[in-house]
Amino acid sequence: MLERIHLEILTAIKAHGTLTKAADSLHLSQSALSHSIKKLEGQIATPIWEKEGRNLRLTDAGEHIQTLANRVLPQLVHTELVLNQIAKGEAGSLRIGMECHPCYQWLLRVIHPYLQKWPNIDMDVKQAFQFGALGALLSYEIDVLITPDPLFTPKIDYIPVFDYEHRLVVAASHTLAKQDNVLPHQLSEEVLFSYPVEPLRLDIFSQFLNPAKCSVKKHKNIETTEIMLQMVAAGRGVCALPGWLVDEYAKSMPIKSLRFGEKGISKQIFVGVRNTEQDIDYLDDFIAQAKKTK
Amino acid sequence: MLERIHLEILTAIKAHGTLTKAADSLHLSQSALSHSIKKLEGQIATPIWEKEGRNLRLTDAGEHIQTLANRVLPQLVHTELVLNQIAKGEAGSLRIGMECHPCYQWLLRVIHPYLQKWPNIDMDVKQAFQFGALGALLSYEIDVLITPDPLFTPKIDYIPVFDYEHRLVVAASHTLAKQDNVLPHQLSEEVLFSYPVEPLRLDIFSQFLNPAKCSVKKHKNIETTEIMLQMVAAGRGVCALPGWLVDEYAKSMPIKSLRFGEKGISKQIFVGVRNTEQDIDYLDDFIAQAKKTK
DNA sequence: TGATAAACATGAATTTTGTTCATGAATTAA
DNA sequence: TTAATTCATGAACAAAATTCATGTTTATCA
Repeated sequence: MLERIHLEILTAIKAHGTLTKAADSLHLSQSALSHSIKKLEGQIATPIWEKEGRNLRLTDAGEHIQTLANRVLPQLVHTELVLNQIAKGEAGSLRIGMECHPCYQWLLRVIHPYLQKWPNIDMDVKQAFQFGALGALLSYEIDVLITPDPLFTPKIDYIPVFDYEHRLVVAASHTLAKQDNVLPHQLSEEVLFSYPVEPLRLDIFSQFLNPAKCSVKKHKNIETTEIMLQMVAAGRGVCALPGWLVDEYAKSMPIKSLRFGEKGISKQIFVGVRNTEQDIDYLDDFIAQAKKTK
Repeated sequence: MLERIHLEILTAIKAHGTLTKAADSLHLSQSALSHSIKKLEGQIATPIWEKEGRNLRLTDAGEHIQTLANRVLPQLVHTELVLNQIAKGEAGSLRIGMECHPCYQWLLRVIHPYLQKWPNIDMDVKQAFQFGALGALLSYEIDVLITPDPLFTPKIDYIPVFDYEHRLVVAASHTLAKQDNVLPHQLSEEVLFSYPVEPLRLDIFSQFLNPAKCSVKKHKNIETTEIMLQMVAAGRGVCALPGWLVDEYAKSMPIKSLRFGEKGISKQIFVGVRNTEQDIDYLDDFIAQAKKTK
């Protein structure tokens, strides 16, 4: 079997010319290399080098192994380097799960400085999970979960990273636009746009319409924030989004946001991590960065 | 140090799920794999897997090694396969040196069936050598030398592969074209085209003009056979080439060839090989193929 | 819920492998 | 011819890998 040592030996011979010097460079005796290759020659039943005068010349087989070594050894060395970084906590991978559609913009602001700071951390953002977001975290499909509704379990810690108000968005020309807040029955003739999520998990239903036994005229799913807001701005309907996100878009679009009822709907975004994984530098720092980012 | 066995172990775990089954697949004990990875973990100072229930889950470091294994192990296996072929004489490389300009066409005819028959032999044809053709053969720059003038030495065997006549080529409209052969003094007013080789090594000088103390009006070098014959066909001069080669071109060009003097110049093409390298199947077969090809 | 099975870890004993040392043979250079 | 260089080889020794026996934890099932 071709082992790493064989690749090292042939590379050293190519680099230093003689077996003796190659042995020195590998901190082994000339005899060790000679025995080592002799054994391999026995296994593959073909010579690897031939003596020419008092030097060696690689055979075709030897050249093949040498070519392989050129390709393979650097990869082994590189992986050892990465492993070393992992050991020091300077490298690793962070797979982020998102269970909060509008948080994407916020996440981009978290990620940007983080990637600068941790150049060797691989990052992967996923949005759909085979067994639900919680399952994904527990089954190591992801390492971090970003969600507005944490499902507390003993194995997962949730850290709140920021508070915001969930607000209704209407066109600037809408009659509701003049109000400071909206009441449930005022939406009965409206078209509601939302991300494609079960209605039960939408706060506008669970915390606003359902308790008041009210409803909307029609409920339509739209995948992206941009298109949803285009529709709202065009007066085609209304939607519910985080206040800070609406503020952002309101700069360039004719839209307005108002409070749900008199008290409004207060929300928090949580970062969930497996509680066995505290003390991982780059993970802790991700959470710190998340708390810092508004 | 990352060794092949570590790559094999992680691959087997990925493939079979448990350490015990992985051990079976590698024909080793579960304990052996456990010890082996434990040692590596000590060296790289980071865990490779973690126990989850009674199974294992690779850490980030483990995943890295596994990814490396996916890339590297197939290469090792492939090289072992090639080495095995080399051992059986089914693979290797044949570097052919050419010291005979017009032989190129002939070589193509030899090579064609040969490549079919030996699909795993690498072939390389070289035409210029750092220390001369003989030196190239002795220094293992090439494995086979094709030449019309063998320089006999104890270390090299020359095998004649075919005989031919060296002939003068003239335009069909040339006054000499009516003759069967040409005499030295008849060339004194002619322009002679030849490949760029020292005149001493041109048979037309060494075997025809010089012995008769004759010469030509002008001697010009031309690199390729095609252009040389175009010039001759256009009546711009004459040249000397193997009879069989002229016959080939005469089918489509207004040229004619005639004998040098009454006896003509007889030539042989030789294949030279290092005499330590008999009994190499694919080399022997190359020579056999060369003898067969006219 | 307790018994059983499955899976991995660990320490000691053993076997295998790798390494060195001493030496020989071949080649080159002085 | 002599000395130096280089690789090969066998024997002794050292180190590493492997197994064996056993322990611990976790999952399964009656």
